[in-house]
Amino acid sequence: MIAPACFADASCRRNTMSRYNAAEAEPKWRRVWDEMNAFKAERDPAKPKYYVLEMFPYPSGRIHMGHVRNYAMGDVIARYKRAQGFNVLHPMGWDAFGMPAENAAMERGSHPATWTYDNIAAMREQLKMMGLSLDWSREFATCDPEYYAQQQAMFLDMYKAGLVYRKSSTVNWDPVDMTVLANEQVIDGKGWRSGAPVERRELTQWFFRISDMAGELLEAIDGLTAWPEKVRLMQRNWIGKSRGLQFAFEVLDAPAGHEKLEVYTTRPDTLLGASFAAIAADHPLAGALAGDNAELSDFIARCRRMGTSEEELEKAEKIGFDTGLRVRHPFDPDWTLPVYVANFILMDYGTGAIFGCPAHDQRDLDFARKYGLPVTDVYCAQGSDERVGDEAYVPLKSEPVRYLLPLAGEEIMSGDQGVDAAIARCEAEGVGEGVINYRLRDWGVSRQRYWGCPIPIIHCDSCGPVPVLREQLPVKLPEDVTFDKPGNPLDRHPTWGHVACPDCGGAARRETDTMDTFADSSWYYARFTNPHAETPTDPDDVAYWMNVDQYIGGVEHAILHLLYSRFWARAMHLTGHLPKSAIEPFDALFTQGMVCHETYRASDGRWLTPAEVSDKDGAKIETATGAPVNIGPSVKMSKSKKNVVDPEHIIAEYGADTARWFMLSDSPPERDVEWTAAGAEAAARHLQRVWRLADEIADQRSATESNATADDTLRRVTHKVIDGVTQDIDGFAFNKAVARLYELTNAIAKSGDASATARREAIAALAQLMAPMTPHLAEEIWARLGEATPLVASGWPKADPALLVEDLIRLPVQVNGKKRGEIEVAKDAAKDDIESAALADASVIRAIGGATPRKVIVVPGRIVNVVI
RNA sequence: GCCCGGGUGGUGGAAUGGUAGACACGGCAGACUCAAAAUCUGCUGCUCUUGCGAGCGUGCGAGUUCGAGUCUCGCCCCGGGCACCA
Repeated sequence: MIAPACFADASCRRNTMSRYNAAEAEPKWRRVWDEMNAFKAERDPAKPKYYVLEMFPYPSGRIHMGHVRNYAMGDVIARYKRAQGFNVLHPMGWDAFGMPAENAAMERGSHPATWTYDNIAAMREQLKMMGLSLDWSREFATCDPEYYAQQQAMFLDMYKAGLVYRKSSTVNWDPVDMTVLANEQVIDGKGWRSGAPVERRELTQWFFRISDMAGELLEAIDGLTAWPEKVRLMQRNWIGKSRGLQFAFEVLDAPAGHEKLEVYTTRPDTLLGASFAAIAADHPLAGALAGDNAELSDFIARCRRMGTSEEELEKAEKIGFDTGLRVRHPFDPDWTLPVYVANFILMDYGTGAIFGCPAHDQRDLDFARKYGLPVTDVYCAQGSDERVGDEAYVPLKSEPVRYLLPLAGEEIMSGDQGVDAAIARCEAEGVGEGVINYRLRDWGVSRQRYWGCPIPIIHCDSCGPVPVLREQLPVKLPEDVTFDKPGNPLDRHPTWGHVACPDCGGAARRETDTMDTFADSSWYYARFTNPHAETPTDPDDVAYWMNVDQYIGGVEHAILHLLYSRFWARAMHLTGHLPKSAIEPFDALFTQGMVCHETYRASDGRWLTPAEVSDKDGAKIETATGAPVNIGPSVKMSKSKKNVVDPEHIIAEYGADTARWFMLSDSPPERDVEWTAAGAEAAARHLQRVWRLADEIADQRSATESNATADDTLRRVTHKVIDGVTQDIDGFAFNKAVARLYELTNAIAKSGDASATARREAIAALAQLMAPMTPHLAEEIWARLGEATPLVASGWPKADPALLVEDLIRLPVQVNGKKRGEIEVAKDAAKDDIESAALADASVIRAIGGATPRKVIVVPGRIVNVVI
């Protein structure tokens, strides 16, 4: 038989080009890793450990591109550290309690547990398709009784340690559905289902004493040097330390028990500019006055018809109600101020009462103008006599100003100095005292919902709240519940709540509040170190594995989740569940950006998914109708705008490696990334190109015409890329690492005249360097090169320092800061030699145009600047 | 409203105060092909110029510096968080 001519003809080899089949190779390598138990983490004191953790997902039902990005990044770190010889812990679990399961139960009658565990099963399969180097043997869900049993045990330990207490606080109340609403369920002040205006209602709820740790949590931020600066700053601002004065106004003709009105101010230096006092609608004094004042109780009711979120309170129009009551100014017995109830005073902050100085606070000024109150300037800018008009004068506290009405201190001083002087005088005269205050409030953990961790307390009419006995934990959620009625199913369950008091044995009722899901996610990182221990943690395991060396997640968790975790770790230490060394559980933090996509709308305004849209003649059309499509801006992928791409489809079409590679390319990890179909295709094409090169080189026996220069060039690139990628991964610059890997690929493609040895070294290094990002393809290449041991068990390449240094370097030459030429000099050339070489360059001479250089700046290895 | 980020070619982005645009996408041209796809090679910030080259250019406006995308001040626009979404 005559072979087709094509086989003999080199140019025809392209027609028989080898293709990498991801659909075949990816499951194969995942089986190999599974059989090797490659990612199972075991304690081994002989090896350095590395704990890498990505924020665990909420089991919504399907993974989305944000998950792909988050877990691709974590997997790069995990595989990279493993290659470097670390004993890596890289676990996965589920943040499985929360409202969506109850919503699903209401909408389609599924039980929250069924819905949740079904979702987990589906998402686990999807995550497995990504080829992540996870230790699945440690998997758990926070809704597993085994997990929340330990959370209840810790709650009781913390209760005993005085870290938990009950107090009254406000919730959003839907008066029609008779249920508590989350902030996101309040839309324009109305309940999302009923449409009824929400009310603020007082409930007795459970709280963690996080505010007692405010100072400690603030100071410890200084030690979190491997956290993003912006997160540290956001946490500092959230804790909000302030120094101020707390003092009491004397109330004239006060209702009984309210002879003194305690106020807190951070600007006691403006006390002589006070024009009114204001109290929160929830202030006890307001309640006392409302008793015999229908108008005032109406006003208070109006204030309570606002949502509970700070945003809503701040944005609302500032209104007040003159109580008719007056308070005496502490520094002038003849001077009295009116007392208002105002909607912008928070009962939770300070004492729930303030004095207003309109000249130096815009909110107070607006309020004063509205109610015709006096505006008295306390200070003005140095060298200016301008008085406050419609804009309050609010300079930085560090800026020196001229005091017109100083309470104490110099005429010219900064606000900070003025505050210090004012506090000193007030303390000396017994008017009040300087106090440190924090914005941070105690953490309210009570939720009036079913799908959460039950709070293990029993309420007894004679004994009060009593902890559930240890041996009776966990307090399990009852399974026979219905969601056909609004409100908490635990409240109306016929039997679950009725128990005997552990103390007196009398009839008592279970607590029906469950815990905020932030509690569940505040300690899961510690549980991963031994997920089936019969205590919350095992001392040996936490000692070995904690802390998390690298934590990765969305910046949307920058404040609450991370702050609560820092608190809970401290609380676990105080109750004996974590060593002192683990009170800051996350040594390093990385916050990744979101995944965005263009938005598409049909002419009638319908949102269209990218899958419903196709290209025609350079424009986008709706595939089903052929009608043109309006392209909107690229925004975070969301169901409401339908701009979502299903990772499962991408993986089915191109393979997991392509999805991972694309996610890591181009965009810096901390910034948003835009998913484009073109980008995904390009990523797939590149991976094929790498495979073809590997396939070709694997068969290359010797160089066709090897030459030393070609080898040297290729080897220099190879080692420079090894060095660069290593640094880039260490610095979380995956996009830069990818760019370097493209450079190495390009260099290999152009290295046809290099020896087989040099090309093999290069392609092997490329496989090793790509392994953290595209693990399946890297294994396939590694095997194609004839390596017997899987790549997952081989190490990380090392750059040869000798190949990283260049003897000759090119230096740009500027004339008056503009680049005019370039010279080539020895790496260690003397400054004088560089200067004369620069001045001898033809284009530099032309640019100087005969003028005499006034100065020549030589920055060795960087630049030359000739100043004329 | 308050706190925190971000803004660089047609696009995603790169750049210890030192050559702005690495790398990629897209586009253009060429090779291979009957043709197309795939692949390979080259070019590609904008304006002027046949060319050599010149001017302009990192959201806007000032400033510091021999030199600013980078530092300082003042604006504009976009995004995240605001305590019961997770």
